[in-house]
Amino acid sequence: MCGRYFLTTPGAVLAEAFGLDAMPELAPRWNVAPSQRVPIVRAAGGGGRELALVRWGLVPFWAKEAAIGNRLINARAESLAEKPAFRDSYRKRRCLVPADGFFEWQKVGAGKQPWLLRLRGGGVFGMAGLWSSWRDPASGEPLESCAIVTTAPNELAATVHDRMPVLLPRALHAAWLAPAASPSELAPLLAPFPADGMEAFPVSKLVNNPARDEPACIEPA
DNA sequence: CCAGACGTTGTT
DNA sequence: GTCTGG
DNA sequence: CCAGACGTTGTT
DNA sequence: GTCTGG
Repeated sequence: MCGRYFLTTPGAVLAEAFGLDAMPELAPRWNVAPSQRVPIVRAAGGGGRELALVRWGLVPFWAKEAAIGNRLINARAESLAEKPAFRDSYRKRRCLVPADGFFEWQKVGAGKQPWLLRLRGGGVFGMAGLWSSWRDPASGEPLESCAIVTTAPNELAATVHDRMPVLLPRALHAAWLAPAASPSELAPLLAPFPADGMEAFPVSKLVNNPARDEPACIEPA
Protein backbone atom coordinates (compact mmCIF):
# COMPACT_ATOMS: atom_id res chain seq x y z
CA MET A 1 0.00 0.00 0.00
CA CYS A 2 1.11 3.54 0.43
CA GLY A 3 0.43 5.24 3.74
CA ARG A 4 3.42 7.52 3.93
CA TYR A 5 5.80 9.11 1.39
CA PHE A 6 8.25 11.94 0.89
CA LEU A 7 8.67 14.81 -1.59
CA THR A 8 11.79 16.94 -1.44
CA THR A 9 12.15 18.00 -5.08
CA PRO A 10 12.00 21.79 -5.47
CA GLY A 11 9.01 23.41 -7.18
CA ALA A 12 11.01 24.49 -10.21
CA VAL A 13 12.12 20.93 -10.94
CA LEU A 14 8.61 19.68 -10.30
CA ALA A 15 7.19 22.15 -12.82
CA GLU A 16 9.57 20.82 -15.49
CA ALA A 17 9.00 17.15 -14.66
CA PHE A 18 5.20 17.42 -14.73
CA GLY A 19 4.70 20.10 -17.38
CA LEU A 20 3.01 22.56 -15.02
CA ASP A 21 1.64 25.87 -16.25
CA ALA A 22 3.03 27.69 -13.21
CA MET A 23 5.92 27.07 -10.82
CA PRO A 24 4.75 26.12 -7.33
CA GLU A 25 6.31 27.17 -4.01
CA LEU A 26 6.85 23.96 -2.08
CA ALA A 27 8.67 23.24 1.17
CA PRO A 28 10.52 19.90 1.23
CA ARG A 29 8.63 17.11 3.02
CA TRP A 30 10.38 14.03 4.42
CA ASN A 31 7.35 12.43 6.05
CA VAL A 32 3.99 13.05 4.40
CA ALA A 33 1.04 11.45 6.23
CA PRO A 34 -2.65 10.93 5.41
CA SER A 35 -5.06 13.79 6.28
CA GLN A 36 -2.43 16.36 5.38
CA ARG A 37 -2.61 18.76 2.44
CA VAL A 38 -0.56 17.33 -0.42
CA PRO A 39 0.29 18.63 -3.88
CA ILE A 40 -1.33 16.87 -6.84
CA VAL A 41 -1.01 17.43 -10.58
CA ARG A 42 -4.20 17.44 -12.65
CA ALA A 43 -5.44 18.53 -16.04
CA ALA A 44 -6.27 22.21 -16.23
CA GLY A 45 -8.29 24.23 -18.69
CA GLY A 46 -6.72 24.78 -22.12
CA GLY A 47 -4.99 21.41 -22.09
CA GLY A 48 -2.47 22.47 -19.46
CA ARG A 49 -1.64 21.04 -16.05
CA GLU A 50 -1.98 22.61 -12.65
CA LEU A 51 -0.76 21.82 -9.19
CA ALA A 52 -3.36 21.80 -6.42
CA LEU A 53 -3.11 21.27 -2.67
CA VAL A 54 -5.72 18.81 -1.46
CA ARG A 55 -6.36 16.63 1.58
CA TRP A 56 -4.94 13.10 1.40
CA GLY A 57 -7.92 10.82 2.08
CA LEU A 58 -10.66 10.89 -0.56
CA VAL A 59 -14.10 12.18 0.45
CA PRO A 60 -16.65 11.07 -2.22
CA PHE A 61 -19.01 13.79 -3.41
CA TRP A 62 -21.99 12.05 -1.80
CA ALA A 63 -20.42 11.73 1.65
CA LYS A 64 -22.30 13.12 4.64
CA GLU A 65 -19.17 13.67 6.68
CA ALA A 66 -15.53 14.29 5.83
CA ALA A 67 -14.45 11.54 8.23
CA ILE A 68 -14.92 8.85 5.58
CA GLY A 69 -11.78 10.19 3.92
CA ASN A 70 -9.64 9.08 6.84
CA ARG A 71 -9.88 5.53 5.57
CA LEU A 72 -9.90 6.16 1.82
CA ILE A 73 -6.23 6.98 1.46
CA ASN A 74 -5.65 4.21 -1.13
CA ALA A 75 -7.74 2.86 -4.02
CA ARG A 76 -7.13 -0.65 -5.31
CA ALA A 77 -6.34 -0.60 -9.06
CA GLU A 78 -8.19 -3.90 -9.46
CA SER A 79 -11.53 -2.52 -8.35
CA LEU A 80 -11.58 1.27 -8.64
CA ALA A 81 -13.76 1.21 -11.75
CA GLU A 82 -16.59 -0.44 -9.78
CA LYS A 83 -16.29 0.88 -6.23
CA PRO A 84 -18.91 3.56 -5.46
CA ALA A 85 -16.35 5.61 -3.54
CA PHE A 86 -13.90 5.78 -6.47
CA ARG A 87 -15.53 5.07 -9.84
CA ASP A 88 -16.70 8.62 -10.44
CA SER A 89 -13.26 10.01 -9.70
CA TYR A 90 -11.68 7.28 -11.80
CA ARG A 91 -13.77 8.35 -14.78
CA LYS A 92 -13.40 12.10 -14.46
CA ARG A 93 -10.85 13.15 -11.86
CA ARG A 94 -7.54 11.39 -12.22
CA CYS A 95 -4.34 13.00 -10.98
CA LEU A 96 -0.66 12.43 -10.29
CA VAL A 97 0.75 12.58 -6.78
CA PRO A 98 4.39 13.70 -7.03
CA ALA A 99 6.83 11.86 -4.76
CA ASP A 100 10.53 11.14 -4.44
CA GLY A 101 9.80 7.86 -2.70
CA PHE A 102 7.45 6.12 -0.31
CA PHE A 103 7.60 4.06 2.88
CA GLU A 104 6.38 0.52 3.54
CA TRP A 105 6.40 -1.31 6.89
CA GLN A 106 7.71 -4.85 6.92
CA LYS A 107 6.52 -7.26 9.59
CA VAL A 108 9.48 -8.50 11.61
CA GLY A 109 8.56 -10.85 14.41
CA ALA A 110 6.25 -8.94 16.68
CA GLY A 111 7.30 -5.53 15.37
CA LYS A 112 7.62 -3.64 12.12
CA GLN A 113 10.55 -2.20 10.21
CA PRO A 114 10.01 0.81 7.92
CA TRP A 115 11.62 0.69 4.45
CA LEU A 116 12.12 3.44 1.91
CA LEU A 117 11.44 2.67 -1.75
CA ARG A 118 12.31 4.95 -4.64
CA LEU A 119 13.53 5.05 -8.23
CA ARG A 120 17.02 3.64 -8.61
CA GLY A 121 19.33 6.59 -7.99
CA GLY A 122 16.47 8.80 -6.82
CA GLY A 123 14.39 11.39 -8.63
CA VAL A 124 10.79 12.56 -8.60
CA PHE A 125 7.99 10.45 -10.08
CA GLY A 126 4.20 10.51 -10.24
CA MET A 127 1.96 8.11 -8.36
CA ALA A 128 -1.42 7.42 -9.93
CA GLY A 129 -4.10 9.22 -7.95
CA LEU A 130 -7.79 10.14 -7.89
CA TRP A 131 -9.25 13.37 -6.56
CA SER A 132 -12.67 14.52 -5.45
CA SER A 133 -14.54 17.74 -4.80
CA TRP A 134 -16.95 17.76 -1.85
CA ARG A 135 -19.00 20.29 0.08
CA ASP A 136 -19.89 19.83 3.72
CA PRO A 137 -23.70 19.69 3.84
CA ALA A 138 -23.62 21.12 7.37
CA SER A 139 -21.22 24.02 7.04
CA GLY A 140 -21.11 24.51 3.29
CA GLU A 141 -17.31 24.34 3.38
CA PRO A 142 -15.73 22.98 0.17
CA LEU A 143 -13.03 20.32 0.35
CA GLU A 144 -10.84 18.80 -2.31
CA SER A 145 -9.21 15.46 -1.51
CA CYS A 146 -7.29 12.59 -3.10
CA ALA A 147 -6.39 8.90 -2.88
CA ILE A 148 -3.32 7.02 -4.14
CA VAL A 149 -3.88 4.01 -6.40
CA THR A 150 -2.25 0.75 -5.31
CA THR A 151 -1.41 -2.44 -7.19
CA ALA A 152 0.42 -5.72 -6.72
CA PRO A 153 4.06 -5.33 -5.61
CA ASN A 154 6.97 -5.93 -7.99
CA GLU A 155 9.69 -8.43 -6.95
CA LEU A 156 11.53 -5.80 -4.91
CA ALA A 157 8.53 -4.37 -3.06
CA ALA A 158 7.18 -7.88 -2.44
CA THR A 159 10.09 -8.54 -0.08
CA VAL A 160 8.74 -5.78 2.16
CA HIS A 161 4.97 -5.71 1.67
CA ASP A 162 2.11 -7.11 -0.40
CA ARG A 163 0.92 -3.87 -2.02
CA MET A 164 2.59 -0.82 -3.56
CA PRO A 165 1.50 2.42 -5.20
CA VAL A 166 1.20 2.68 -8.97
CA LEU A 167 4.25 4.56 -10.29
CA LEU A 168 3.75 6.25 -13.64
CA PRO A 169 6.84 7.00 -15.74
CA ARG A 170 6.77 10.39 -17.40
CA ALA A 171 5.85 8.84 -20.75
CA LEU A 172 2.52 7.70 -19.29
CA HIS A 173 1.51 10.91 -17.50
CA ALA A 174 -0.47 12.29 -20.44
CA ALA A 175 -2.38 9.04 -20.92
CA TRP A 176 -3.41 8.89 -17.25
CA LEU A 177 -4.50 12.55 -17.14
CA ALA A 178 -6.30 12.59 -20.51
CA PRO A 179 -9.87 13.74 -19.72
CA ALA A 180 -11.43 11.52 -22.38
CA ALA A 181 -9.42 8.36 -21.71
CA SER A 182 -11.39 5.11 -21.94
CA PRO A 183 -11.24 2.22 -19.44
CA SER A 184 -9.35 0.09 -21.95
CA GLU A 185 -6.71 2.82 -22.26
CA LEU A 186 -6.43 3.36 -18.52
CA ALA A 187 -6.32 -0.21 -17.20
CA PRO A 188 -2.90 -1.11 -18.69
CA LEU A 189 -1.34 1.91 -16.96
CA LEU A 190 -2.00 0.47 -13.51
CA ALA A 191 0.72 -2.20 -13.63
CA PRO A 192 3.53 -2.62 -11.06
CA PHE A 193 6.57 -0.50 -11.92
CA PRO A 194 9.57 -2.70 -12.93
CA ALA A 195 11.65 -3.83 -9.96
CA ASP A 196 14.97 -3.23 -11.72
CA GLY A 197 14.14 0.46 -11.94
CA MET A 198 13.79 0.80 -8.18
CA GLU A 199 15.79 0.47 -4.97
CA ALA A 200 14.90 -0.02 -1.30
CA PHE A 201 16.57 0.22 2.11
CA PRO A 202 15.54 0.21 5.78
CA VAL A 203 15.14 3.53 7.57
CA SER A 204 14.89 4.68 11.16
CA LYS A 205 11.65 4.17 13.07
CA LEU A 206 11.71 7.93 13.43
CA VAL A 207 9.44 7.95 10.41
CA ASN A 208 6.77 6.12 12.38
CA ASN A 209 5.82 9.38 14.06
CA PRO A 210 4.04 11.68 11.58
CA ALA A 211 5.19 14.66 13.65
CA ARG A 212 8.84 13.94 12.74
CA ASP A 213 9.13 15.59 9.34
CA GLU A 214 12.90 15.82 8.93
CA PRO A 215 15.76 14.65 6.66
CA ALA A 216 16.69 11.76 8.98
CA CYS A 217 13.45 10.06 7.90
CA ILE A 218 14.96 9.23 4.51
CA GLU A 219 18.47 8.25 5.59
CA PRO A 220 19.51 4.57 5.52
CA ALA A 221 19.33 2.96 8.96
C1' DC B 1 -40.70 0.42 -0.95
C1' DC B 2 -36.90 2.19 2.71
C1' DA B 3 -32.35 1.60 5.20
C1' DG B 4 -27.74 1.35 5.06
C1' DA B 5 -23.47 1.02 2.92
C1' DC B 6 -20.19 3.03 0.08
C1' DG B 7 -12.78 1.45 1.77
C1' DT B 8 -7.99 -0.56 2.49
C1' DT B 9 -4.83 -2.82 5.30
C1' DG B 10 -3.60 -6.03 8.55
C1' DT B 11 -4.63 -9.32 11.81
C1' DT B 12 -7.18 -13.22 13.55
C1' DG C 1 -25.52 9.35 -6.16
C1' DT C 2 -26.30 4.40 -6.53
C1' DC C 3 -26.44 -0.20 -5.16
C1' DT C 4 -27.56 -4.04 -2.03
C1' DG C 5 -30.27 -6.15 1.39
C1' DG C 6 -34.53 -6.68 3.83
C1' DC D 1 0.88 4.26 7.47
C1' DC D 2 1.50 5.07 12.92
C1' DA D 3 0.24 7.45 17.35
C1' DG D 4 -2.92 8.37 20.60
C1' DA D 5 -7.33 8.47 22.47
C1' DC D 6 -11.02 6.00 24.18
C1' DG D 7 -15.81 9.59 29.39
C1' DT D 8 -19.13 12.18 32.27
C1' DT D 9 -20.34 15.47 35.61
C1' DG D 10 -19.68 19.50 37.83
C1' DT D 11 -17.02 23.32 38.93
C1' DT D 12 -13.72 27.02 37.73
C1' DG E 1 -10.46 -3.41 19.88
C1' DT E 2 -11.52 0.57 17.12
C1' DC E 3 -11.64 5.14 15.80
C1' DT E 4 -9.63 9.75 14.96
C1' DG E 5 -5.97 12.74 13.80
C1' DG E 6 -1.61 13.71 11.56
